Amino acid sequence: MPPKENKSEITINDIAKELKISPSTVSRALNDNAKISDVTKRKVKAVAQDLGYELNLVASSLSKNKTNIIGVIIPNIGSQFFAKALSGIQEVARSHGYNVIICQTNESVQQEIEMTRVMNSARVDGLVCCLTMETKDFSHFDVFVKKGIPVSMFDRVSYSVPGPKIVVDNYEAAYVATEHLINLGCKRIAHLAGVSTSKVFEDRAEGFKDALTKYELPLLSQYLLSSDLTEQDARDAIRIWMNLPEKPDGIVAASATTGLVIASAAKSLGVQLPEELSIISLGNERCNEFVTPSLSAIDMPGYEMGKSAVKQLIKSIADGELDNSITLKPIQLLIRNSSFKH
Amino acid sequence: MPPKENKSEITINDIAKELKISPSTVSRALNDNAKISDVTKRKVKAVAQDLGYELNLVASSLSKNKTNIIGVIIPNIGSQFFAKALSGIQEVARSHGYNVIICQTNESVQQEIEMTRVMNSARVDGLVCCLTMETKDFSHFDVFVKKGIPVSMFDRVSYSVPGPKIVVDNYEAAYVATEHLINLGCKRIAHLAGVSTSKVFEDRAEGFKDALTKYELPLLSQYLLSSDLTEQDARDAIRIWMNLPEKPDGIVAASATTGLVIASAAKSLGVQLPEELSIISLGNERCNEFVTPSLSAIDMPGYEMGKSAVKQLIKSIADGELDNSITLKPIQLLIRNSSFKH
DNA sequence: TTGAAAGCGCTAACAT
DNA sequence: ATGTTAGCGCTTTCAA
Repeated sequence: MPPKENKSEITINDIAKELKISPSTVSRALNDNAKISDVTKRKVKAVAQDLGYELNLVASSLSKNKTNIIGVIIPNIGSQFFAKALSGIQEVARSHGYNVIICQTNESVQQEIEMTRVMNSARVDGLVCCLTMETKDFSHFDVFVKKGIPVSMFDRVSYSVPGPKIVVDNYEAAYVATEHLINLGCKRIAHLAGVSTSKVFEDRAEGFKDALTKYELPLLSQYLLSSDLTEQDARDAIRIWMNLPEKPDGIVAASATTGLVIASAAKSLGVQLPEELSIISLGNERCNEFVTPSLSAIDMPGYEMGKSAVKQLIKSIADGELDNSITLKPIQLLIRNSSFKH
Repeated sequence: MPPKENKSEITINDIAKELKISPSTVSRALNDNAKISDVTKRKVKAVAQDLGYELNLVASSLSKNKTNIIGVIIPNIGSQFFAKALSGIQEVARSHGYNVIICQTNESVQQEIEMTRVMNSARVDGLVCCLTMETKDFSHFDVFVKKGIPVSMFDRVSYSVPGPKIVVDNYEAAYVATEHLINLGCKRIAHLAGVSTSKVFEDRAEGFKDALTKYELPLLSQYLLSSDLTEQDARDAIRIWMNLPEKPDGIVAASATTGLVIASAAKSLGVQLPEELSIISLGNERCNEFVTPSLSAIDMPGYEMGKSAVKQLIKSIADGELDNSITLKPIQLLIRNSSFKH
């Protein structure tokens, strides 16, 4: 047997022995319990420091039945929107003394279910979640609801699961984007929509359509394409549109990525941007500023949404009260060079 | 008092009672212990399922003195490189049954120290870490070393902390990039370097210089600028260079972001890319494909580095052996339109 | 203000 | 193959 493991983990018992007091006093002293004398506290803390004692959160969690861990389930970390959200979540959580366990679902419902199980096993104090695009059944959250563990959802949410919701108005986002193109003089506006099983993309499509109607522009079926929003889908869409006898003069892309790909592909096809075609994306990425022409977009505040989601969650945990509030985060129209006065 | 908290947390004792067997048998059955009869196992699992039992990882961790949690400390989640690394880390960890606790330092050493304390308190089984750009003292890792908790570092590493290292050859990256520009016919190549306190950027600067020397090009001091690599630094650099009587005809940017900003700023200044100026970045972002001209780059495999970092870590945890291996991940020269045959 | 003792839920010798 | 017992390190009544 290889000689490893030095059992030198310092516990409150070690401190207690050192000071010839009881472990409970040590525990109380370290937790700044009101009824422990200042002298004792000082002594205990001094020895703790000396010995290099560090609280064993596992034992503490078990004893208190509270882990101070927040579980985060998001589709994927790679997307800029989610990375920002995660960043916000992490910051707020930490500043409140919570640790963050993260899992990504890669848009797989199966994974999502598995992850809730893990989070349950880990006995997280609360859950921050952004659903996959295809989550239709929400029974995997029942466990938390039943146990009174708050679940905070952002962006892709389900109102049938209790808990705080942080969202943007996707209908408005699309409406505003479309209106912007209309005001610019676009007459034939196309939309590459996401799968309609997702409320987010459904809302966006609705906003798009309603804006056209409002401004009495025809809604031509060939201008409304629906897809999974992969890069290939975007390339296919622009090719289809540019082969039409009546080419669109404006495009509202349902996601940041598709907007980027559409713009890039259109340029390859020799389309003059923005003179012949205006483009705006629903969702902003840093990239949008760097491409030529720079891409107009509706900014969805990922960082802020993440922060709010945990804030509400932590409040729920602290209050022990059910919070079903819906927080609407403001979106922002970022006008850049890809949307042009015709 | 509001009536909350239904104490309905199912434990192995509940299962034991239900079946009139001992809790230890239940525990063993659930863990597929070899010496438990199949009948018992089946019964136990059935009841567990029925009752909606889910292992309490906290209790299990305390008892086993193993949390199955891997701590991750990275500078910031927002960067594409780290987001990818984190994604890889998370995937591999999960596939081995590990959970991941993440913390970001925002390049603050103080934060980094604080985070190691948190990770220690959480009793993580291992640590994956990418140092801040300014970490010069590494004593905050001593605690893990002493306890035999493996620490795996990637990208920005310290060889004075034991444990596996996953790195790229930054010297080579810069050398190859510079060589590429030289082969293209560039004669006056500039480099915007990062702070030399960071080994990564120091190596890159060295690679740049050595390539020039090797090809007998002069190393002019005004072509070698050093900075914190903020976007403003990049803008300043290009302005300075373009005001020189002898403007550079090639630029090696020390980071993906600075490359992007330099290219964009150069265009604004009316510089013809790549005819008058070739640009290549050390570090690739998705953006690079979308900008015009598309930006050549040396790709640093973030995803792969993250994956390897945990793989090695998990191996260390399992073997209980000190692993001081250094894994060099291959970089890749991505030639795009910003580097041009002069 | 402090101590004694029980317990959080699970695992792991050590019996049998 | 299964039960008994002790214990992981901490918190928290209850006593004193």
